Amino acid sequence: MAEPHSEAARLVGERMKETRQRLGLSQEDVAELAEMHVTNVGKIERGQTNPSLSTIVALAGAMNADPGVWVTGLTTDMIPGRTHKFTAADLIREQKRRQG
Amino acid sequence: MAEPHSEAARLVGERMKETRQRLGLSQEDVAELAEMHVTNVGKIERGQTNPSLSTIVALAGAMNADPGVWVTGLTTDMIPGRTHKFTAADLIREQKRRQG
DNA sequence: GATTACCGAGGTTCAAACGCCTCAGGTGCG
DNA sequence: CGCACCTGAGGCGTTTGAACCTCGGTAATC
Repeated sequence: MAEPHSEAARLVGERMKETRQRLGLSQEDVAELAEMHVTNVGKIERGQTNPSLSTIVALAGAMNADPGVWVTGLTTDMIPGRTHKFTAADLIREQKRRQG
Repeated sequence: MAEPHSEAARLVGERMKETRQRLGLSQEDVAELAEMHVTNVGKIERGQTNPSLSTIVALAGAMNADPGVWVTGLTTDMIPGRTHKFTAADLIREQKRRQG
């Protein structure tokens, strides 16, 4: 079945596939436009890999899209292997309490 | 000197550093919050590496930021090794002309 | 039936991200 | 002065993204 790498990767791939299909292009088309391999495009769309910044930007450029809209709203609970859930807000609140 | 990996990576790192400093946090702080190593945070801020989707999301979550704002506006000419510059718009235009 | 296009899936190989270490430089403070 | 803290920079081992290949399956078309 090939389970996805992470929920974040799955969501990004879903969004990529959506914009690609809206343009009426095949995976091979965007692969050539983005100068990358077809199989990698497929894996990214299925969320089976954890794409790098450059590949995200390359794919966005190939589809005349903004890479930002593909990654907005992604949160840490969508990526695996996270144990503690403190954020900057918690840390700053802690620092303020510490110094009175 | 350690030149940056790409203009895109440099820009993302710059934006990350900006939000981190605005929060008054150190690299070690966000490294612990994002559960990654300090040196990697530094390399990403300097644009010396090509971060993956999961690390971008992890850092954004640590700083209570949206990963989308860090990657908006990035274009393919900010990443190296790109030869042809056709996009989906060019390809679709070509297809329409081909079929009359 | 055969052919073609598109996509999913698995394997191998290579380069690079990441973790982990060290050391140097800068700042501030007792 | 020493002694912290923060950051940049380099090296090295491990992990993994991406390139590259193959094969299977589906749908459409002839």
